[in-house]
Amino acid sequence: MYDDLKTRAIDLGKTASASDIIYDALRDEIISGNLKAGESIRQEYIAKLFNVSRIPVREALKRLESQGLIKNVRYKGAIVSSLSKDEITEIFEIRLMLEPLVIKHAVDNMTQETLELAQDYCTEFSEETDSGKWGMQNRNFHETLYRDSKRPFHLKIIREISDRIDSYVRAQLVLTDGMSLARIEHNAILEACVARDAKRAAELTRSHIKGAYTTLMEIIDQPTAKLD
Amino acid sequence: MYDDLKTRAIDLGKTASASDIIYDALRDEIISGNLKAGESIRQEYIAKLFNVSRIPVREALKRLESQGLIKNVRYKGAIVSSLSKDEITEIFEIRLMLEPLVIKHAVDNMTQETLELAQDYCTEFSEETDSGKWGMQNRNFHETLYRDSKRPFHLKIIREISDRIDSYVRAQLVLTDGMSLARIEHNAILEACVARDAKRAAELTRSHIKGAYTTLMEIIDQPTAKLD
DNA sequence: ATATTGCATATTGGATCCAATTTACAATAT
DNA sequence: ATATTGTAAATTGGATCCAATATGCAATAT
Repeated sequence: MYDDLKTRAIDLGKTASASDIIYDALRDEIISGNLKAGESIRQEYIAKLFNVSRIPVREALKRLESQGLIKNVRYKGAIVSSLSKDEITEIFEIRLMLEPLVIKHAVDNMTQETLELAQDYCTEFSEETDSGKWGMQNRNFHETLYRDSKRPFHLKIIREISDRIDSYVRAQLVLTDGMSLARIEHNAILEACVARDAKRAAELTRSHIKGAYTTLMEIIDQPTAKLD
Repeated sequence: MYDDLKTRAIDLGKTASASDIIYDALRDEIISGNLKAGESIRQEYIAKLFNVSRIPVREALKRLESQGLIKNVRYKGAIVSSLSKDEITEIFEIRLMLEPLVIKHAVDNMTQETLELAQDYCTEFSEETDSGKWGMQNRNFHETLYRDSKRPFHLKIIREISDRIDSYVRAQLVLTDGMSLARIEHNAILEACVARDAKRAAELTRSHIKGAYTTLMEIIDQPTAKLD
């Protein structure tokens, strides 16, 4: 526990404020599943890790709370949030509305640079064998494809609700397969983008998300699921 | 400036933390337009108003920043955010997707109590003559209609982006008419809810939002607009 | 053995204090 | 009169310290 944090806690360069750096680090820990739902984050502990006082830690926690990733509880610390089945469904409902639309707009403005970056992330994802790293590479890939959409509010929403899903999935489940399907789908989406076929990219994104939802629900529903 | 804040700064009951109370108060000031885009909120000033140290003020500001309502700038204070025309369009794009859907679900679960509350807000809105209070009553009305939707993520998103719009509209514009139309539309939406006609409520909500967007854009586009 | 009580400890929310640096403004030079 | 420079004030980010209270555990009573 906290292993990744310990390695990250070294830098603290002056480019960003301490609370921003701590926010990023804690967010990564949560959405990567290293900090699981129900776990308690102690201010003092994080402060010591980063060699700072509790003040910037608290500000980072306030931000995470405002995003819904944790809930600050007095005397108990910051408790990592979980999700109910209904909430998962609701989030996918929103993603299905927003993401196909966003990629459609993005394709219309997509630069060569973005395409190349997406290709890199796509390849990385395909070649990765460590399942613990799939989540982040998946995020990198999709966020890259979306970034030229010129829809900052859409992107903020997508980022925040995807964080919640990732936190849930990475913490509760051990994804062992389904990745080969994701690879195929990613390649198809990327191809549609390269071909500037916005409508097709949107449609593929829709079915990609739908598939992810279906798979997730099947795993959760199984009594013998790989749940914690 | 800050007048409402001064009157609010009295209580500080122990039910909520100071930072939560200050968050609510500052949010109200911003979305009511009392604090306008570009204005600077000084930590020390707010702290003195509420008779607290700057610590809870800073936590409230962090939360507002995470919501996008302000931007904390060192040595300059918290600067109230503005919106570009594109951003306004984007926000209405999202509202048009989410709000009709939400009211549709809400109607299916709407309690008698909610209907009565909505009726009260609707009446209040209709009878209000102080244009400065229209914004809040409008929000109360719509949020009440949405609250039985069992879609907490939708509601959070709607609340946050509506805050941005309200902040912009209330700060930049003086709405003098168009309210009579809003009254009629509100009544129609409420009637559809009472009649449990979810589809109609959704459709009316859609055109209500569309109308608001069109009106807003017309005002902004006018060279002689009531812009600041 | 189990339940209860009391105290030490842990933990967070907030207050006060310090450091860094920008901003404002007056004094000075041109 | 205008531009430049230097210094004091303002302002935020962060550190340290204090208050309140919940929690954990040991001692005690039943």
